[in-house]
Amino acid sequence: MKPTWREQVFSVMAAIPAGRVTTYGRIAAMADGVTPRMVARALRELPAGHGLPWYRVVTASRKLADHPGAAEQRERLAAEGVVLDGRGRVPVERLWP
DNA sequence: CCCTTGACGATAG
DNA sequence: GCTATCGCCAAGG
Repeated sequence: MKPTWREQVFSVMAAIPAGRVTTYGRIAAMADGVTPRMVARALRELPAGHGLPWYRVVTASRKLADHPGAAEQRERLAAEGVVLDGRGRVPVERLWP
């Protein structure tokens, strides 16, 4: 059966390697019929105990999205060796295709 | 059913 | 670089 758009998003997200990040738009492009806004929505309403690497998702400009967990996201990324540069952006080499 | 709301993206100024 | 708009479309009121 056809996975729901949310399941597709989770599937792609779970495949992001540690120490790398990807964008809302790229996740949307990798899934079918999914828009960046839908990815944002899915992230905002993550089920408890999901175990997904939500913090590896950044905006198209490689900045952290404006949301309540941004501070925690920055810490989690740092713990994996992903440090934001002086302009608050993730280095290009860290992008996951 | 209509309207509003977004952890967004692309484009224009 | 920035802000302003518009396109997008599921979810909730």
